[in-house]
Amino acid sequence: MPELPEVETVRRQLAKVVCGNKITNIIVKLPRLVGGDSNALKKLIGAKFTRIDRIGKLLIFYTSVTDTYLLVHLKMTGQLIFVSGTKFSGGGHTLSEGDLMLPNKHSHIIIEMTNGVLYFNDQRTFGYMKLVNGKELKEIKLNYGIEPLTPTFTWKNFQNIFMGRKTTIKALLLNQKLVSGLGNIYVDEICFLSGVMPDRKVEEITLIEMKKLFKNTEKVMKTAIENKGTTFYSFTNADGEKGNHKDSLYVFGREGEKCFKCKQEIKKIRTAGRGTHFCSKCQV
DNA sequence: GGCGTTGTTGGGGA
DNA sequence: TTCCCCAACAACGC
Repeated sequence: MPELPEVETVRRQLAKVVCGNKITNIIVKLPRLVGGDSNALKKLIGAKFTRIDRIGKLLIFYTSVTDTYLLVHLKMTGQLIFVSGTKFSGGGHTLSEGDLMLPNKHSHIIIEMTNGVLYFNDQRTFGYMKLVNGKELKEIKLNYGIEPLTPTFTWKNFQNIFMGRKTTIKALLLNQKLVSGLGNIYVDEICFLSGVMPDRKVEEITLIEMKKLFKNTEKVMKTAIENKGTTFYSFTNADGEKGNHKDSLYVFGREGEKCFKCKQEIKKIRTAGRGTHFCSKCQV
């Protein structure tokens, strides 16, 4: 489940290897992932990526084609893996890390470049690649809320998103229109570190708890990026490697195990339609 | 073979 | 109008 730290990890790695190099061919094996038209990305052939941006969990590739941006969303099981050097010959690649073979049955889009090959793999095919113009990009950006680790993520802005809400803290933090980039794993972690039960109503959260949630959101994002993300199911970074943050998780995926802080058993419930992990002693 | 899994969308209800 | 909840999507593992 790529969330902000995972997508940021991919962004940083890809920016170093794809920017400035020419795209020589694009193979779309599953047209549904590019909006149904297998020729949808064709105008990028012969062009270059110039810069990679990110908003929340969405990657934005700037291109050398006028007013053209490539959006990539990994959704739940998407991977972007770049193999440098060897020219794609149809025979594919084997990465030493984890015996990863490329392409494989989940490689739905293959972008060949002068210096390597970019594979878009997606086991569950929820992800997409899509070209948009500047106007469309602007409209899309309007749908995203304040983003951790950017200047928009201020204590004042954070307090404002709580105003008049009737929902739970978990649903609020998952709402991309309010806070961009958080997903199921990190929301559970942020609530644990803040001592707040995820199913608490927003209007009952105290100012002190709110401040903890604010600080821990930044802390969790920063630490997870330093660890190059969490691999729970299928996430790999642009080198095909797993993230290192799984061992740093306090509650997510630890139901039945002991809380690292108090030894109480970690429980799992359903909140905001999502599997939700917590410690009933550390969180109120 | 049915269920659980999650990010996002949009339909319906309040 | 705006907010909130939840089904639906898709495919895989258990």
